Amino acid sequence: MRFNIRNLFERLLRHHGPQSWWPADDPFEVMVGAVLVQRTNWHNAALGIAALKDRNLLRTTGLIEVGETALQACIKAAGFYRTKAARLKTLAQFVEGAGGIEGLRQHSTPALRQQLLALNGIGPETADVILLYAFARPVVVIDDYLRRLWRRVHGLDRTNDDELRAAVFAQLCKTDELNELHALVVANSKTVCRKVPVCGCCCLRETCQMAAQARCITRHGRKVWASLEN
DNA sequence: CACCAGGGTGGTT
DNA sequence: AACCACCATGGT
Repeated sequence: MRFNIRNLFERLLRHHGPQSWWPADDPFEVMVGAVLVQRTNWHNAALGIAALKDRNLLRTTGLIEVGETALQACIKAAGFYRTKAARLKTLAQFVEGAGGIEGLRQHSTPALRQQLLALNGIGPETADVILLYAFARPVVVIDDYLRRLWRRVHGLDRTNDDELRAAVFAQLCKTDELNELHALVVANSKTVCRKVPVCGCCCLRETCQMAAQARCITRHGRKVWASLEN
């Protein structure tokens, strides 16, 4: 049976259960969290969120008015604190200037995505996370885990991000499904699956025990995972 | 101790 | 277009 993203989604959901993402009280908090969690585990990002809340800085004007150094100290636990402090200020300025969350909500998904990508520190993944979890738009979030998963079940192929996005969206296009999918892919990346029978598509880590079920081969001088079909 | 964690940017080949 | 160094903390 050919690999099927919906089938994978159902397996992941059955194994890990609903993830209830995004852990935030409001859309702006999602945006801030999306920046703080860049190349950082959620625990440390959450320390930054909590510190911002303690100082009542988790709002646009708060982030705009606070001193750069004070902001850096506040989010230090999240790592990359100098970079992220600047990014949060950029983000807060943008949201404030756009009429707040309600103002942003008026834009179409492509228009909003374009504006987010124009900001320093917001790349494709962060923009899509914001669109999906802060604005509930049906967007496919593509991260390294999903790319790795795709490679594992398909072997080496030329699928780029746009093609991967289209392939996923063809089978999962509801906001609730895409919300759950990304959360499950991330949750799965942290778990070396030992319980699920050979599913061939539940595990992402190269160290996963289940990886033994896939054939590791070499193509074009690179180690890749052969297709698992059959 | 090394390695990882829910990326993005700017510069170089 | 593909690589690279860099940003930097806290947990295992």
